[in-house]
Amino acid sequence: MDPTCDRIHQNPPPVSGEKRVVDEMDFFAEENCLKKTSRVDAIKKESTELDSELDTGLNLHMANTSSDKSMVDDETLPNMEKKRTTNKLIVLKDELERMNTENQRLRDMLNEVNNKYCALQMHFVTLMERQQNRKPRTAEENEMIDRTTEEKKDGGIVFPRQFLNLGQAAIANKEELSQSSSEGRTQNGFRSPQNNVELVSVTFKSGQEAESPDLANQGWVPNKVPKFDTSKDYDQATDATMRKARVSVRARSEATMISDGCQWRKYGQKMAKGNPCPRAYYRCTMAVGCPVRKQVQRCAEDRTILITTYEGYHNHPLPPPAMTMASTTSAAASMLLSGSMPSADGLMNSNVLARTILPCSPNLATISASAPFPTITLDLTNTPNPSQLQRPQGQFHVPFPNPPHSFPSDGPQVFGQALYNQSKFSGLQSSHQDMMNAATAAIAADPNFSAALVAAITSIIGANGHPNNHGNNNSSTRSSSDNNVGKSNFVGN
DNA sequence: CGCGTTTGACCGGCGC
DNA sequence: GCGCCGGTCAAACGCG
Ligand SMILES: [Zn+2]
Repeated sequence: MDPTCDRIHQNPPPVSGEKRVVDEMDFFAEENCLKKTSRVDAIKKESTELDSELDTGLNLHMANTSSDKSMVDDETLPNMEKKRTTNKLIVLKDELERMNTENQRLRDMLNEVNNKYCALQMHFVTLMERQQNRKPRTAEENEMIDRTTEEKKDGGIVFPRQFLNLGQAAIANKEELSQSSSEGRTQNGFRSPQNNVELVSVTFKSGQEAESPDLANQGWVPNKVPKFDTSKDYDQATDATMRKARVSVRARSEATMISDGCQWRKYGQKMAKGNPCPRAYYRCTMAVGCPVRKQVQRCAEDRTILITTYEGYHNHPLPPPAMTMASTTSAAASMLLSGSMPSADGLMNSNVLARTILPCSPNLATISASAPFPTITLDLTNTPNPSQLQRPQGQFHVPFPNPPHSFPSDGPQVFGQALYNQSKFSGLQSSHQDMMNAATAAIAADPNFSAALVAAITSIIGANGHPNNHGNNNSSTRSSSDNNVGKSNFVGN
């Protein structure tokens, strides 16, 4: 839409669009050590510029070519010249096509890499968790842990289970994914051209909210049925701490909604008080009873920033990309959590560490202990977000090495779960802290991770990047949303 | 005609 | 108790 202030400031207008994207890529690319990746990256960049970047890249290129041509035409009209240019064009087209195929191939590769990465991360998280369990804890904590462990055995607990699913599914669905997302209608592709995720934040909602943490099995009961009734009530009550995790993703996107691989149905829209932009409410429709909901809202200051907040856990398997994201996110979350909830000490440590590492990784994870529920924020880019800057003191940052490729949309599932599980122990692990931090740092510092992810992002964004939004996006895509905004504003409040 | 979105109404929580 | 507010419901609407 309107030029984003940020962008403009940061980049020169003309090439801005493409430059911007490339810039981000470059950031990682520099760290990039993956043998093929580096090369791949270069190619990818090209292809991205050529085909994907909807308006920006593509148009720009086209514009250039055409302009060249026109110039020639104007000055010398000889047919030869014309032919030449035409040929050139054809050649370019061929090239473009080639790039596309190449891109496709690369995407496959990346998928693979991603899966591997995912697996690795799962492993990592598992290890961490194990480590954690080893720690001495209070009786209560022990109890919880025990329970958790048991549940794991049963497969009852979602956290571990999800990971398993992730792994399996990731592998199993890989092909499906790349080929056809058989999902019917409104499945969001995981392509969202201009979406660059910048940060993820998770919020725990305390209180007896509805979703049982176990979520997996429990369908979300719509209607006004008191959530309390349906819900968890039982035991879970013990850990009244958090029933619900919130993951919010800050993404730069001009689209009305980021695509995350899930199907969403809009069920409401309202004006938030401090924000001129409306907030849209969506519900996951991938599965019948899926309790996951999300809110999409644009940042007041910078409207190019889209804030998507996910709540609840999916009661169904996630599409590969989403899963990858989820695991990734969850890993980060677990890292955060491991050191988070705890005292300020932990916070401080993390903070320091984060700052130290910051230069290496543009991504940040933040936890804020603000009011009702603490918020964890994973900052994936170093973008100077006003909101971020404004952030109150009670937060700390941790570098988050994994830029989600499309969106952590489904993060809540794994992510949330992880948070939930770990949050139980909150307060104890100061020592883990170190370990966690170390691990985090290690990962963050490891260019391979970043590279792989960047590659993934690039491929996904680039390959599929076309303007139209899929599924739900449509709904919101319609300008109507804006209109509604106005109306609903008044009405709503 | 089915389905998803739109949008005003409704509801529960919260602060005054 | 009242009003604000975030969130959800559901009838109406529009699209394919
Ligand atoms: Zn779902």
